[in-house]
Amino acid sequence: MNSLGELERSVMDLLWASAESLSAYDLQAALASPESSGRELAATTILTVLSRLEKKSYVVRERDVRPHRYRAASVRAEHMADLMHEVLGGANDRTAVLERFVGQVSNEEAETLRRILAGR
Amino acid sequence: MNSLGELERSVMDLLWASAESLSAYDLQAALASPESSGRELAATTILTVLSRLEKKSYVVRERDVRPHRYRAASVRAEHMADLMHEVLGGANDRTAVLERFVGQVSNEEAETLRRILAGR
DNA sequence: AAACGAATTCTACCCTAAGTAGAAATAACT
DNA sequence: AGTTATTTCTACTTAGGGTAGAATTCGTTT
Repeated sequence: MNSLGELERSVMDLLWASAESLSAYDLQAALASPESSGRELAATTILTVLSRLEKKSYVVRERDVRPHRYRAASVRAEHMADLMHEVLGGANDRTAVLERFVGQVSNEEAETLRRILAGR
Repeated sequence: MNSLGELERSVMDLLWASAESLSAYDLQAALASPESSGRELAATTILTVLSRLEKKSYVVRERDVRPHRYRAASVRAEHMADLMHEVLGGANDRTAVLERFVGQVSNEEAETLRRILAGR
């Protein structure tokens, strides 16, 4: 369902965090930094992953520049909300799920939810 | 993350829907019905799947009866709420995610949420 | 226009999870 | 003890994802 591997997720995280589009080489460098995986991957590896992500419509590719540049097809928050709805969608007892969901939420977060619900 | 295959999910759906625990043979029969997969699986296949689900702590096995009986380790709604929290947990911008999430919800569901939030 | 180098695509290998089920082992009952 | 039902072990298969080399394409330079 989630359908993103380890490396795919790392790449998406970088793309989601970046305002501009990134090239495979940008990503390669970023992934090589000690914070991320630490190890240096082959450029073709990144390219392969990006192709797969493109096929899954997670990223959009700019083909008109010559290192192609990539950006996330949707904002991270959007993606995560979608995932949550996907989970919820698979339930026949949606209310029950929502009850449990809300039941496990912190007080501050409950407040946040109320606030959000107030203005819509 | 979700980590349930097609068949695993079918089995869980049956277990979640059932008040009593079920044997592998019960499940085999249920899965063979036209509503479910329609096709008749080998009993050992079901057993294998159940073992894997047990290892993943999705099901609890009653070993004291002789066709062993199995039941879901948690209620479906609970499980789904957990999944939703799992998704949400992977976000640093939780509020943003919640905003999107609530934004995509139907009016009736928004009302449900308000009601739930009111009583807690 | 040919050649060079950089970038992209193709192909391929490995590994793990899950679907599937037979063979082997075990337990229960007569 | 022998037979049958049940469970466990083992194993094959497929698909997704990590990984990268080989082949191809494209833009640029002379």
